[in-house]
Amino acid sequence: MVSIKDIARAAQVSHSTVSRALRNSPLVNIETRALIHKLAGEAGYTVSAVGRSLVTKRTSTIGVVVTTIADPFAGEVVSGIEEFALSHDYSVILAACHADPDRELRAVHSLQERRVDGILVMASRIGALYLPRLSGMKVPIVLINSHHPGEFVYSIRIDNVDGARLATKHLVDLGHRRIAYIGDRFGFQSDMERLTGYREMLEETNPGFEADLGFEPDLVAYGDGTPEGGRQAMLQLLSRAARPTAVFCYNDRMAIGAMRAVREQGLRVPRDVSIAGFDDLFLSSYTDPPLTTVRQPKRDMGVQAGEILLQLLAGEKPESRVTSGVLVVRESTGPPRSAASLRSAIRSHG
Amino acid sequence: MVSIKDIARAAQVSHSTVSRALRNSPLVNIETRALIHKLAGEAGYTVSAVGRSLVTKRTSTIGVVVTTIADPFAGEVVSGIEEFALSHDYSVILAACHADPDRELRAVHSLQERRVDGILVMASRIGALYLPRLSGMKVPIVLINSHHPGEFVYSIRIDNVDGARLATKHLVDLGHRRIAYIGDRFGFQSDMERLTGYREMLEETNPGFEADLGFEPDLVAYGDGTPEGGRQAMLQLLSRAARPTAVFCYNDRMAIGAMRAVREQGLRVPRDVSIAGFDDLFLSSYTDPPLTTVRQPKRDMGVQAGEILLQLLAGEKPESRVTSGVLVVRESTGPPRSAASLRSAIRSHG
DNA sequence: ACCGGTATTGCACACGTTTGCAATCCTGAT
DNA sequence: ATCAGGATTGCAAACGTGTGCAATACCGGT
Repeated sequence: MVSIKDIARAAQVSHSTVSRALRNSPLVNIETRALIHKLAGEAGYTVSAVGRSLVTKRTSTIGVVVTTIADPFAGEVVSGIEEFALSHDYSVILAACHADPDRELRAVHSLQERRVDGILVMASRIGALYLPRLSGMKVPIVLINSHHPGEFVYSIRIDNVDGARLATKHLVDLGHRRIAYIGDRFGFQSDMERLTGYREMLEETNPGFEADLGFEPDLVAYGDGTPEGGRQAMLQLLSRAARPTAVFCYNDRMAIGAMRAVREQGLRVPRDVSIAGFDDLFLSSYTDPPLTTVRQPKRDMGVQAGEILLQLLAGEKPESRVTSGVLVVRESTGPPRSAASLRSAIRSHG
Repeated sequence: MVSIKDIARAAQVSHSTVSRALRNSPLVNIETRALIHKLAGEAGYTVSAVGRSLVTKRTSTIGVVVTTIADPFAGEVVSGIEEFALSHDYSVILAACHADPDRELRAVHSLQERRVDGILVMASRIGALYLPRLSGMKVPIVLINSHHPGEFVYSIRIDNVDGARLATKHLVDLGHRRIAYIGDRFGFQSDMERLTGYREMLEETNPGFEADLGFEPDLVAYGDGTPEGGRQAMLQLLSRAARPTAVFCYNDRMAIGAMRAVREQGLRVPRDVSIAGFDDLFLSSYTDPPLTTVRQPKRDMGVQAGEILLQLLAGEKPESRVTSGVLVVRESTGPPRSAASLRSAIRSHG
């Protein structure tokens, strides 16, 4: 592998001069600089980041911790991170922890050894095991929609309460009285917040707890975040005495499973049950019917996380940021049928 | 940042001994080794990969070039890569090229500077610009389902011809006579191969080119790989005089768009038109109806790509590998209606 | 001729680690 | 007592790069 010294020999100068020339330092004569660039080009020389890092004590590298990159949500956020990184001459080192304590430890340890300049964490669950290791590292850490905002100072997250209110209000405005929530049973902070927004909106709309509107524990079911989990939760809701006419789901994946459950019961979306999700995944606009959901600015959140990290690296004290979701109304939500027609529809199917 | 020398000072030994002790070399006394481990633990020492890389000339790092990590297919493959990497003490550096020549160049250049030990490329289109740069690098490169197998020796890919035959045969066996293909207009090698498999199967089934079965250029349409592209292509096919009763799509994303187009025309899947895809994305089993498709072993392909790379790094000469897709029959395909009933269905809608 | 100043270059060290080689110490056998 | 040999340790070089400082050369002004 050709190094700076080989170029120096070829150009009959010291390696210091080569180093300076390649970084376009004004300290070096314009002609020698040109010569060195020419020789370096011919020799196919590329500066070694490892040599450089050793002296500069910076690797221009950021670690991204993610539960799994196969999650389409994570993919889009990381895509934003990567875009930001590339445009600022940083590289992204991926570390998937798979919610597995052993892998978490190994992944973070590896980032530590590689001396990343900073870390972005998007794992919804930050394991108790590697949390101390993370905070023990001397590098800045920015959390993205994560669970432990208290432990770490800097984060970017979506306003879950507001987003949930948006979705719930939409369902209320359509005329629904019995609106259910399918949450994530792992009890992430984000789930708590979305539940809060859902609950707030219901209670505000109906301060006196009139019949058929207001928060009812019976109208909350839990899945595991996957379509199958959403399906199971929806089946539960449908089997209860007073079924909901609309459901707000913690995320799009469960909403998709919920739609399937509705179909399996011979009912139709949104005619019999309206369904709204959260996230707006790439494929959510291609479900049948297309899914009403709260869009998270995923790429942008990745970019903003990068910006916060950069400020941190520059020694500034950035504010944590909160972005807002926007309600995307598609065709999975609509006005409720009257109770009578719903009953007859069920009878004709059963 | 605490270095090996700090530990050496604390342990009253030379830094060489510390280095050896930490790597559990038998050359160092068992007690001093224990002492050093203890001190290192207390000091929160982690070896610096950059210092090490400088002398070992290996970074234990592999670069992954991908069009965009937001693509769910890429996400799953990268997930497999990451898993493999972690279990072999490698780290993954992500480089997204976004099919943009400028970014391609910058991304690959960055991998070069970082001295990755090897590169995995999964961009369906390898830009002419950075191709030479790639091959100019002295590191082993493994292609995943990529376009230029000729340029690079090592690759892992799916047997597209076979997979397409599987899907097409399934449709033929169901009784379809007019089977269309929606391809990718960018003309990737994989598209050519899937078209070939589709065509082969049709011609084998009907060597004499009888009416309504066999390859017909009229039954091929092209999209851009996205759902919207698939939708457009499907609309084209539906507007032709003799419509297909079944469609095999280049990928699941276009198949999803095609299903939407069918619905938009007031037709039903699979009653009026059967649709099959390719890839088996995570969400493909949750479309309505669930999509029949050819599953690619995505994670496994990532793992296998890693294995090939590792063999290369060990100086071996691995074989390129070809994996097989498996047909996953779901509910988007079924026997065709008779031509008569199809016509009446269309009349009643139009 | 001398001086101050600027432009250009090289020297030498530093960064953190690995490793070949030499040095030292100790043990047991002769 | 001597020696062979093993166990343990340190020395020193090397990896590729950046940079403070000194050195040199040159220029213009007096």
